[in-house]
Amino acid sequence: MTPLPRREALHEQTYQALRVSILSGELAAGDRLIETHLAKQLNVSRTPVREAMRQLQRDGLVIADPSGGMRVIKVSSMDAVHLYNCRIALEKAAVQAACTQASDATLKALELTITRAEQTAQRQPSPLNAFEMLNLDYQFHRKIADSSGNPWLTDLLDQVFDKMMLLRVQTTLNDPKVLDICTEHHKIYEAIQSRSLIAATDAIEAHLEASKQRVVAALERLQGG
Amino acid sequence: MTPLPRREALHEQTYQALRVSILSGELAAGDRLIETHLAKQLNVSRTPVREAMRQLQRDGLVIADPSGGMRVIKVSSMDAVHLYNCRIALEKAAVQAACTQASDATLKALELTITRAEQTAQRQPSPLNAFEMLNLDYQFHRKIADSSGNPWLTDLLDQVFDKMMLLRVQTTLNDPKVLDICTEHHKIYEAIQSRSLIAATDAIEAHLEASKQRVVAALERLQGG
DNA sequence: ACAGCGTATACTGTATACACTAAGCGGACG
DNA sequence: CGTCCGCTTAGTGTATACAGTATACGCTGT
Repeated sequence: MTPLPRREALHEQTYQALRVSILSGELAAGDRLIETHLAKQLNVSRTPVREAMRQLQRDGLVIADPSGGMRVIKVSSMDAVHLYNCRIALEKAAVQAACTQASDATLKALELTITRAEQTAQRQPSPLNAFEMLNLDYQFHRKIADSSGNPWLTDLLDQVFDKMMLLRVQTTLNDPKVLDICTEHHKIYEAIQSRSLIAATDAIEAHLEASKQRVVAALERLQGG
Repeated sequence: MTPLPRREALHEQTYQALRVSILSGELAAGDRLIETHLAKQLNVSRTPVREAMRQLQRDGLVIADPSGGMRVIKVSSMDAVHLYNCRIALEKAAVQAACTQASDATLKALELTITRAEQTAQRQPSPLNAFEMLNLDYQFHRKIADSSGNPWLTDLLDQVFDKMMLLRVQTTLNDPKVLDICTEHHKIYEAIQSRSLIAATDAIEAHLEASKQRVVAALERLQGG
């Protein structure tokens, strides 16, 4: 008998709910989070809300303003650069590990996300498809991290991804060159498949640098406009 | 008038107290953390304790065991390898940034920690001096991270450092080759000072790889004995 | 009309009470 | 003598009450 999956604790559900609200942009950057209101909205008491907030705070998705209130963080284009630099450092390590560790199953899975992305790219541009692309992109990178077999690495990268998601929310419908991304992903995939550390490192660095440029450009355009 | 530093919130004090207890080994790996007891010991109610625990949990210093209790994490020698790999990835990025960003003041400060470490190394070996060396080592690496001017990078590294500290606690009195460390630090320092990206990257990688070997060896010796 | 104070209000911070669950213990029955 | 059941206990999860604090608003005096 598999032990019943006792319904998750309220504070955990609350944490998840707030997290997706923030990452999806429903709670926008700079918004104040008021325990009392959130508790009422989610129909729980303040206690689990507070616990969730502390976690979000540690995640860096939320910060305490001087007078004790909590607000969703804002990420500037300068932050974007810094975040990308962290991501580059970590993902280089990830692909290198992936080159030696990746199983055939992993490679298959990586290939699949690329194929699916290519298919999506063919389709009519739409918000839904844009979101799907974003998601496939994320999965591709996430799978590489996973295949490193280094849980701490995955964990650190996830934190960076969360903040990147916030960036994406700000530059919504940033409409990147989706085909470029597919090509770049393909290069990375092939390098991993052929177990070539150097090629893989170069490919991921090129991909992320290009991505950084795209995002920073989009952000500055936004700030200017 | 400087605004009064309103005494910190209890949940924050609690968090700090628990954190240092864990990092210092007073609360050992695998120990159960019982809210009621901690609350009594610290003379606060369970509420701030719970908030502190959630933060520690997100920090990865504490995990929920299947039956709802919280325990201090354990780090194995395999974890040590993974953690070092993360650290290497991040610190490479840090020194590279430091090479272009480090101010004269920073360089002076770096030099100072090395000098002080050398002095400490001369002194009679003792637990106190060993601790001092550990601390100086930490400060050296921390200052490099700081000088990158990338707050996210510093933040990620801090998380890794926390877990490394846990490792150190397990291998107490690991008595590393203190002079080796000083030499290695000096190489790193000089590379940064001469703004040589490649030399700096190589130096930090060599240093951390050597450190990884030392720690892993110490851990395996412990497990064997 | 406006500066400055006092008060009402809207939160956060902390303690505590209550409900629920799991794990240990003892006793009764096989 | 062993085993299984039920109780007791210890601890977590959640709600709520109460205290402290900052902010906004109106009031009063000039």
